[in-house]
Amino acid sequence: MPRPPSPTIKDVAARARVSVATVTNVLHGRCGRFSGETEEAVRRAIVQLGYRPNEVARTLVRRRSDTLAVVLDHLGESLMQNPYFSMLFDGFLFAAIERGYQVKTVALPGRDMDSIRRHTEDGSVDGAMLAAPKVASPLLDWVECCSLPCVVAGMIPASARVSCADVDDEGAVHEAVRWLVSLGHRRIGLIGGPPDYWSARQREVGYRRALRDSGIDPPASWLGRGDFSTESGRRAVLPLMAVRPALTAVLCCNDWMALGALEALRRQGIRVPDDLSIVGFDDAEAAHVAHPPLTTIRQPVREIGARAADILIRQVEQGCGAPERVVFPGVLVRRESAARPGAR
Amino acid sequence: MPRPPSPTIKDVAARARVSVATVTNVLHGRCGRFSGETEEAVRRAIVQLGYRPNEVARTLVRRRSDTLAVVLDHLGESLMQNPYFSMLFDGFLFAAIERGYQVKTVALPGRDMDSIRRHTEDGSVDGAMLAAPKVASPLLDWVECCSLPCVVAGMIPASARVSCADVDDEGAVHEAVRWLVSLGHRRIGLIGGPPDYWSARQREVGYRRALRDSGIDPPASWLGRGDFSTESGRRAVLPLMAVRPALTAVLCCNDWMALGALEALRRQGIRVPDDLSIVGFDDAEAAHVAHPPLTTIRQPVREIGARAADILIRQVEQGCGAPERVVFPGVLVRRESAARPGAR
DNA sequence: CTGAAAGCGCTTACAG
DNA sequence: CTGAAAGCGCTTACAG
Repeated sequence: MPRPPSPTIKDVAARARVSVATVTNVLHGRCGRFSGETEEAVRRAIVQLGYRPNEVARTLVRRRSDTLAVVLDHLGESLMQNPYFSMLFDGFLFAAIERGYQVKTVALPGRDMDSIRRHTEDGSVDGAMLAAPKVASPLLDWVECCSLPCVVAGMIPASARVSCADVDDEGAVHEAVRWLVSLGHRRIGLIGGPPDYWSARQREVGYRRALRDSGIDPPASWLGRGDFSTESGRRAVLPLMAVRPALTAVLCCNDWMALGALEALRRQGIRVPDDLSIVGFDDAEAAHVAHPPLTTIRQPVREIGARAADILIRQVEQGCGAPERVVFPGVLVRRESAARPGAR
Repeated sequence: MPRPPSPTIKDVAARARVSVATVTNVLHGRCGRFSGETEEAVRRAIVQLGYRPNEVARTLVRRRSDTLAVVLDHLGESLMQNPYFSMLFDGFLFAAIERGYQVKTVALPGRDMDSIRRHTEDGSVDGAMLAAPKVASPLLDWVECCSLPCVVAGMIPASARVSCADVDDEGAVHEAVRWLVSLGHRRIGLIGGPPDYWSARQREVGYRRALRDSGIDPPASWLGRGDFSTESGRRAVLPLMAVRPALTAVLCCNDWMALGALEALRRQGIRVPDDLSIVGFDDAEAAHVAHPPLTTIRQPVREIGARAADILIRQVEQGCGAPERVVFPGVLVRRESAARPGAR
C-alpha cells in the first residue's frame, strides 16, 4: 500500500520554472551555478510545496547511503536487554549521528548469514559494525570477505586484517588478580562466563596467567562457571564456598554474577569482604549500589562503540586502507567488596 | 569513494541470455512466468556472479523500504544507556525483524525537527515509532501531521488520533499506594522524577489520587524529586527522613532512585522495611539483588516495544485506518523492602 | 513463456 | 548561469 505521492524534484522545477538540474544545484549549494533570482525562486517553490528530497533516489545514484549497519548475532537472546550491548550501541549511534550518519540495526533471525548479507551488501549501508560476536560466529568469516568496510567491536578477531575496538579483558583481569595477590590472597577462585563469549574466555586467560605469575596453580575446584546472569552467579558461588582450605577471594567475570554471588553469600552468613573478597567486571550501574559496593573492573563500553564508529567512518570515507585495532585498558575500581584476607 | 561495482540484474540477464524482466520474475517466484530451463539458467547465473539485488533500487520503485524508524528525542543524554530505552528498542526490534522489517534509528542532534523529517519522510522508512518522547517534545506535534504511519511508545499522547502503547503508570502507582495504605501506612512520601517525563508525571498523579482516595492530603514536605538517577535518589531521600512525625513509607518513581535511597538509609542506620518501607518502579534487574530486595512495580517494557511494532506494521500494511491505543497494566512485585509499619 | 519500454526520483557530465 | 540527456538498478504493465 504505497503512500500518497509527495512532491518530487520535478514538481519543484516546474513550479520554479527551471530545470531539475538547477534545483539540485541550489539544493546542494553548488556555488556559481545559479543566479540569486533563480535560487530565490527555487527556494520559494521548495517551501510552498513542502518538498523533501528522496534519499533513496540519492542513494541509488550516489552509491552512498550515509548509513552504517550495526550487526548483531544474538537475536533471540535479547541483545539490547544486555546493558553491554546497549552501551556499545549507544556509543556507536552517538558518534555516527554526530558525523552525519544514520544507523540501521541488522540481526540474524536464526543464524541466517544470507539474510545478513541481503541487508548489508545491498546498497543500503556504507559499512558495518559487528557488535561483540561470539567466538565461533560465522559473521567473523563474513567480515573478512565482505564487500563493505567493517569493524568488530567488543572482541579482537584473530585475523590482523580486521579492524576492531575492544577492552583488554585479559590484561585487566590479570591486573586485578595480581592486586588481590598483593593484598595477601593466594586462594583465589573464578566464576567464569559462557565460553562462547570472547570476553569470558579472555578474562579466564588473564586469571590463569596472573596466578601462574604468582606461582599458584588453581585446581579445577576453584573454577565455577555461569552464563553472566545474576541467578547463575548465585548458583556458581555455592560449590566455591565448599572448597577447603577456604578460598579468600573470588573474581566474577561480570558484575551481575558478582551481585548474585553477593546475595548467596549474604544468605549463608558469609561476610564480604571479611570472610571472602569479591571482584566483578564491567562496573555496571548496579555495582556501586550493591551492598557492599562492588570492587570491579570498568571498561569504557560507550567509548569502544564510539571508536568503532570512527574507525568505520574513516574506512568508508578514505577507502579501506590499513586496518585499525584499538585496545582500551580496563580500570580497577576499588570499592568495599574486596580487602586483605581476614581484614577485620 | 564509491564501492567497487557489484553485479547487477543486467549482468545476470546477459549471462543467462534472458531479459531483466525474466530475472526479476524468477527472483520473485512469479509462477508461470518462466520455464523450468529458464529458471535454471537464471539461478545459475546468479550463483556464478554472486548477484545480490540492490534493495535501494527496489525501494525506489516499490515505494516500500520494509524499514521502520525508531525516533529518539533524547540524544545527548545517553538514550540507550537508560535500560528503559534499550528494552523498548529491543522489543520493537525483535518484533520488527520477525515480521521482515529492518530498523533504522533516528535521533535528533540538538532538537532539530527538520533533520528528523529529512531522515524519515524521505522514502527510507515505511513508518516510525516515537520512543518515550518527553511531554513537550515537538515530535508529538510532528506525529500528527506526519506523512508516515506513526506510533508512540512509552507515553500516551493527548490526541486520540495517535496510536500508542504504554503502561498504565497512574493506575499502577495508585494500586501500589493503596496497597501501602491497606498495610497500615498513612504517612507515605514520594520521590518523583523529572516533570518533563510523561511517566514521572503520571506516577505522581497516581500517588496523589490514591492518597486522596484514602482521605490523606500530603503536605509539600512529603514530596521529593530526583532525575531518575541513583545519586538523585540518595539526595532526595534525606529531607524526607527529617519529616516529623516520621514517614513510614516512600514510593520512588523508579528503581534506581529507590536503590540510591536504600543506600542512603543504610548509611544513616535506618532499617528498611522496619523503620521505613521503600517501593520502586520498573522492576529493573538490580531490584531483586538489592538489599533488601526491592518491592517495585513491573512494567512490560519489551512487550510495549513489540506491541508498538505490531501496531505500526498493521498501519503500514493495511493503510492507516483507525488509531490503536494499548495500555498495559503494571504489576506490583512484593519483595522485602516494604512491609507493615513497624513490622518487626 | 518472454522481452522491450517506461518509470521510480534523483545526480552528473556535457553542451550551450 | 542553465538545461537536455543519460544513467543509477530495479519493477511493472503491456505486447507478443
